Amino acid sequence: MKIQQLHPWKVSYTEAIALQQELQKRLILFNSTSNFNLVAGADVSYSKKSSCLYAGVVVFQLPQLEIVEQVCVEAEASFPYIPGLLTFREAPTLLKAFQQLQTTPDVVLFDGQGIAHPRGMGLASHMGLLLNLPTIGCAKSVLVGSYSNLGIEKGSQVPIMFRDKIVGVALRSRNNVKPIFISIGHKIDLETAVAVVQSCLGKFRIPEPIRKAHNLVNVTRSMSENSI
DNA sequence: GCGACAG
DNA sequence: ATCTTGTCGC
Repeated sequence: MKIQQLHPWKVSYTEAIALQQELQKRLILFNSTSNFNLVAGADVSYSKKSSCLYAGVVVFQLPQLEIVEQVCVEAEASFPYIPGLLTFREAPTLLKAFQQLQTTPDVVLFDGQGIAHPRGMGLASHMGLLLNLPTIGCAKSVLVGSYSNLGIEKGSQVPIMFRDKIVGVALRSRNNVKPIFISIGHKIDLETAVAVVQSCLGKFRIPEPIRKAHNLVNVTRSMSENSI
């Protein structure tokens, strides 16, 4: 894929926050298409002993959920992990992976938040602008907001509220497990985002595209570390 | 000031 | 996220 640079990544914390506030205004919070058959999942793996990041993207074809392409790249971490600024740590490496992708997905799932973020600009939203693609945030825990109790059955869902607005949905992805937290990234609406995630559920809590991307980056990192 | 805090 | 063994449960 061709990726355009919107801004530099070597920025201070203050500049990073200013960028999020500025870019947030550009988000499109509704569907720009109705075709979501090519779904990609992206994830990043860290190394404790080398400051290396591994980013992977796996593209699935729906409704069969079969893999059509996958890529994995390695790069140096250049920004620390700070809650609210995850994008500045992971995006540069993720973009490098998307650059090598031959397929252009219809939508991309990210392991983190979309607009369910202090400044409405989580990883999935930021990546959506950079890739100019529909994106969905699919996090394993909450960053901002709160939600009421939801049923223990697969499919149960309740809205995540933040500053009196619905910023996402807590979704029970299988019976009796902790929910996953869906928020829109860019160019998609919440109802569609939840439907896309549900169509990507296999027999695990985490949607297949993200789960496979997670496996890919971990296997790649493990091989890389054991060949030293 | 105190507690919370994606990965 | 990473490090890390066994162990409880479907």
